[in-house]
Amino acid sequence: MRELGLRERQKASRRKRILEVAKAKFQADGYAIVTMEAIASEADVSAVTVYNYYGSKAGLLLALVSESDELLIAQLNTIMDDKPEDLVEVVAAFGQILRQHALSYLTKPTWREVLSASIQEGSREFGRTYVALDRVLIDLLQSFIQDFQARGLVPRALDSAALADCLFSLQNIRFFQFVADDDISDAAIDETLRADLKALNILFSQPR
Amino acid sequence: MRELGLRERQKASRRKRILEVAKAKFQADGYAIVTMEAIASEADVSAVTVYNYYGSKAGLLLALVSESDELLIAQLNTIMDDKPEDLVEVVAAFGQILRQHALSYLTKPTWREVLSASIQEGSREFGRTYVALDRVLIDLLQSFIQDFQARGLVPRALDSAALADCLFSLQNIRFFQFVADDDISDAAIDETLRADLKALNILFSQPR
DNA sequence: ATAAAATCTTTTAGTGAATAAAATTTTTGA
DNA sequence: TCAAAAATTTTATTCACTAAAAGATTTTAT
Repeated sequence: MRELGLRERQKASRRKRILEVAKAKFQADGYAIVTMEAIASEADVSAVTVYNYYGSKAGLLLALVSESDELLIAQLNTIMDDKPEDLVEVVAAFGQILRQHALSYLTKPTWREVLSASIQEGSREFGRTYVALDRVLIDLLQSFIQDFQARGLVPRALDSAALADCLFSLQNIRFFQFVADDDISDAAIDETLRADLKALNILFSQPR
Repeated sequence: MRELGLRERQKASRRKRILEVAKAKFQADGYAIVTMEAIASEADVSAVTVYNYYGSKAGLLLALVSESDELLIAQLNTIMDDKPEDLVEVVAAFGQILRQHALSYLTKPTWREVLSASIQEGSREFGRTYVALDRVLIDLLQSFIQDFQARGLVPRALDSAALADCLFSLQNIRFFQFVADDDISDAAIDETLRADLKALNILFSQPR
């Protein structure tokens, strides 16, 4: 059944229209300034309808963030293009692309709203959507690690899933810190992440 | 000048009274249920005064969290009592004590409010207070690492500050995940954290 | 001791997110 | 075309939070 009924088409178009209006208004006036009422009226629906579609103001943000995902994945994939030999470089590049991509889409204050909501919502809709986003990134990082394993640059005995999860998490908390502080630079976080990996390297490379 | 003026004493007593009321009511009825108005009236002040003292509803929570800090530090210090020889065990124990202590004080949904606010507030008062709390814990972990270095169990070349920051951060994001999901158990997070460290160990213990 | 200044608190008024329930409209399918 | 189903809007409310004006109390200078 490729034919969608009128009702379904209307829903899809409303959903799209609301998101487009939200995106335009957020970018034009800033997240905090824009009211749900303003979005609703410009999208020609009632405010309650916006809530029915996206759950909350932060839900609109998350939908916008999800939108930009394919582009991000494409960018991340370029990391492996020139066959890097150091996994540390891969993690650092991963973080850097994530941060740049993030800021090209939303400001730090707005990202704080997203992250804040993702925690507050916990395992509900929003939280799960956000977790799913992370999942994709972790899987990608795992594929990079497996590539390193195939090239014999990293032990095969290693649990690539666990490592991907761990390295992504480490990168992620540095991203949190990056977003939490308006004054902290991309370069500072890059250094911190490298310092993390260096410290771990020295810790674990001692003779057993 | 040990003598405080009347005004200062009044402020201190109001501040204390408000926090006591908030604590009692949060524990009795749950954070979400309790309104700022209810706290204010039971503490015999106006709602605006509560805002003047603690900034926000989450600010009250943070104050409660800070309160319990000395106890937490004391508990964490017991980790080094029996001279552990494996730093992984120290990090694992660190995480476990943190999680248990956290849940003995607030429920997961309430912790989500705290973490959510700590991100949203960024570098403002609340955010900085929360960062300061973390700072104390990181310093403590660093002292543990230095103890390991002194005992020759960990390379002296290692930057203990960087390692403490990194290990705490890793533990912290697992704490975030623990709190974000009502269904996830303490044991599951403990395993994840150990898997993290194991994966890193294998990654970095390869011959150079 | 007292009046003026400084400092808090309360009152008042309002914004905006979020939710619930009732009323209304629109689509669907017979 | 008409009744049922589904979605939207209207209406009403709660609550966190903020700003400004008004009021009260402590402090300070005389």
